[in-house]
Amino acid sequence: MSRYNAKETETKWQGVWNDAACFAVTEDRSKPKYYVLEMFPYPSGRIHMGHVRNYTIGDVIARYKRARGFNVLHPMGWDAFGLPAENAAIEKKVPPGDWTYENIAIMRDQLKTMGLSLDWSREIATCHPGYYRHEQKMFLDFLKAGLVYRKESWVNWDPVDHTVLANEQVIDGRGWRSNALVEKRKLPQWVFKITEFADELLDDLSTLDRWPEKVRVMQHNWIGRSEGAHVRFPFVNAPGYSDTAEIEVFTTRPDTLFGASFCALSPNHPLTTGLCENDEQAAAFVAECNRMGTSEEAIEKAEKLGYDTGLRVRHPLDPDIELPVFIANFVLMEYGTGAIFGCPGHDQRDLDFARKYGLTVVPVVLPPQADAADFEIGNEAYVGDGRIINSRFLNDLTVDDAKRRVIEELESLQAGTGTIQYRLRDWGVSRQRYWGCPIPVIHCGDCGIVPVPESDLPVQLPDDVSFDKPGNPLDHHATWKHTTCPACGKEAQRETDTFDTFTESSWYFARFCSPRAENAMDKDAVDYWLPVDQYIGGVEHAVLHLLYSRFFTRALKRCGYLNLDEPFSGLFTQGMVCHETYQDESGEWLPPADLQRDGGGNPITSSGKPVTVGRSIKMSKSKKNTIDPAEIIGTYGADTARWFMLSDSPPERDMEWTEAGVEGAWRFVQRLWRLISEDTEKLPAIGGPVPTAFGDKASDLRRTTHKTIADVTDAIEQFRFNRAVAKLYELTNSLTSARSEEPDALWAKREAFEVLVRLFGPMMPHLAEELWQRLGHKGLLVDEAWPLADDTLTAEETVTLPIQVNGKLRATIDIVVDEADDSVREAALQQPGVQRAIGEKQVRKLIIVKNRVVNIVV
RNA sequence: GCCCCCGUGGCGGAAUUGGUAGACGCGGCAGACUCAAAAUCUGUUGCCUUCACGGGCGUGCCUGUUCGAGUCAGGCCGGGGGCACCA
Repeated sequence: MSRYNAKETETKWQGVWNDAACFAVTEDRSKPKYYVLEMFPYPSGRIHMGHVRNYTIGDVIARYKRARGFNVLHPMGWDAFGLPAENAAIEKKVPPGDWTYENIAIMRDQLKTMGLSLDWSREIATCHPGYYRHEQKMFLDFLKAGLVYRKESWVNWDPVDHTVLANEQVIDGRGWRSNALVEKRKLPQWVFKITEFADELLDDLSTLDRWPEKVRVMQHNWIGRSEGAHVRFPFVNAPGYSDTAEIEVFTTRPDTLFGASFCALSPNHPLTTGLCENDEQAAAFVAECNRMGTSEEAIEKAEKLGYDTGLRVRHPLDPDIELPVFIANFVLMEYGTGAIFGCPGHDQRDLDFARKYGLTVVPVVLPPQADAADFEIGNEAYVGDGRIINSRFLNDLTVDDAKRRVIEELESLQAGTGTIQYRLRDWGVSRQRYWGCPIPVIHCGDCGIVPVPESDLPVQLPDDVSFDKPGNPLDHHATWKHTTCPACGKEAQRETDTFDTFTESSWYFARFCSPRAENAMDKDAVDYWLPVDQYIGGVEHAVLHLLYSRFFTRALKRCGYLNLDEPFSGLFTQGMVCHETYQDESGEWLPPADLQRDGGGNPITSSGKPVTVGRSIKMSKSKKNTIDPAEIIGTYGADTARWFMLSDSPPERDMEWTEAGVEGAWRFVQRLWRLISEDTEKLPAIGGPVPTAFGDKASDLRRTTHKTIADVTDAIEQFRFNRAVAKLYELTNSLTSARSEEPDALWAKREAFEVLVRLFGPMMPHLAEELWQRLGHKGLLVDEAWPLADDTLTAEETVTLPIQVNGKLRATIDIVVDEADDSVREAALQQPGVQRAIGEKQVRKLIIVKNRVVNIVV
């Protein structure tokens, strides 16, 4: 018996599928559609194990749904704009476009060795003008619809990448790519109005019942809806430097308004800025605030500091109450109105501030068990529920009632309004980079900002750029930005900023529906294919990409591109691929591929030095604990890699890649090959007569076969691939021990083999195709329907019943299914183990749960 | 600080959703085949105790609900993730 040659066989079947264009699809209205999409890769150069896991999971679903009779769209493309291409240009003097397309070519070949059921005819690369021209058109449409605006604003500036970052891209005060401390700069920005849909984006999360709860919670928190009120505090004496006669604050606790003892402005508030012009001390205080870091530790340790401006405001509900106005370092300009009122009794931070500056502390909410006569606030603010006190017309109300009542009052006095505040902010998309989609506007000295006429699209990136100077090459280019104004014809300049690369990935799933259409999307095609039925990718995109895509879909709907709200009806977030880490004596990280084993199986360096084994963490270049998928596929074949990916760990959890695990998967591939190909000649012919009767062994095998169909189907539907794998091992084990050569047994064996091959087909498609052919089939397995379990065969005739005494297992008995309680009771009590356990004691109660358990209480 | 998730053998993980805990795989041990090794096959493998039959313990810890708890409830401990001077 020859060994299974994975390499040869895999190449062969990949060729067959390709020649038959098996996975190319069109809108076939006679079948239900199913759109499976994995998050498309950035063309970094080579595929990594995370890709292998992602695309293996997606391919199992795609092939399974196809076998279930769905018209499956399963496309692939490239998220091709981005900074690494520019870095490569600087380091290797290669134009970013060339570098990107070369990487795409390599990675496309690598992906093809995985045997994925992809419709390659739909391949797209976002850096191609045929793709990004549509994005430019969308921008112009968004502009007309008021979903894009330009804003001079404080931005997060990444000093290493020389670009602006969105809030979502700043993690702990650092750039998400460069990890550099982010600085604040004031720049004009193009901004997508994501807050237009804040409510919808939040409310519709509840319709996404096939999304992980975790992701919905994360988006919920990110959008951060707070109900409260805007309240205006008029100045006692209007400050001379401003026309403004009041301070407007946002609060979620208007019920505590009578507990107010101060107001505080952000150091960046316009009133503060005005004040600083006449008050050196205030200016010094503000400068001090701006010097403070924005990192997590800095914020954590920072003392709550204030500067008393000497200004006074009147309480909105009682003009006789006057409150001091501070500038305070903890008030953020970006949230609410950039000003607050402080109620020390019921907010810890306000309390700390009041104690520090000797302000009054009036309790206005009485805890349920406390006595109004002697209730005082000590060192802890009371933030819980209770009855309102010391608050005139609000007294005795609950917190919630008081909120409603006080908002009514404020609104009738025109001193405030009930409002909803979001944490979510609009999405700034301008990036000072070359390798991105140009923003299609022109700056004219006379006409201001003029959109590029649609007939002039696309605004194409120039190829001849230089990276010799830091900053944006588009800005440095000799001719590119110089143009004429579309409105007046005078000399004008192009916008040199490009879009944030998250823009391309916000609509690529729609482009896949009609990738070569003249317009961005063909209506028939998007109506047929969208939404994506199953989207699969890493949880790291829970907020960024997935929120942007939800926004984009709504914006595109408003502009008439498509007709849906939610782009992804099902989402699955897979875990990371981890590996042990290795260090030599000097602490240098060592790649697993460079290690050898000593006599005891311990890893050593190639020169025989000892190696410290560290815990298993996500594969990363910096820790060098990566395994190259190309090498694994070259050695063991794609099926082995795919099988191991699915085997042990549930797909949503992090998994550990181990050599032993791969070996195990590889052994199973060989075992299946031997098991089935050794026996094919003995089996009855395809479509041969069904035996009139089956013996016990054949019946047992058939029951196992059909139960396996039911179990594996169920497991795949639920994304529990590790369980599907276990069930397939069990069927294989049963087949290994089925040695009878009686005609009925051989018939059952052919049935089992064919079921087995079809069930693992989505996971190991090449081996399955090969064995399908060896079993004598002329057609392709990929065109074969999914097997159906025969319920009449899976029903058990007998069941093993556990017998417990006081809840502890003492015996088991085999009974006929649905056996009468009386005979079960009798059999149970006769068991020696049961009698031993009962002993002299009295049987008080005997519980029989049909076909499940017997419990005897003594 | 707030919100969410997770704790099961040496390891990855199963457990029909309240009914025989440890399926399946990895690893280990023993054996067969072999001159030998690899490969393959067979058996065994939660812990403690016993020559054995058997018995005891066991799903992070403590309480509770129940005939019965890995599963439900309450409280701790530990790990991971998200958000965070957000008013």
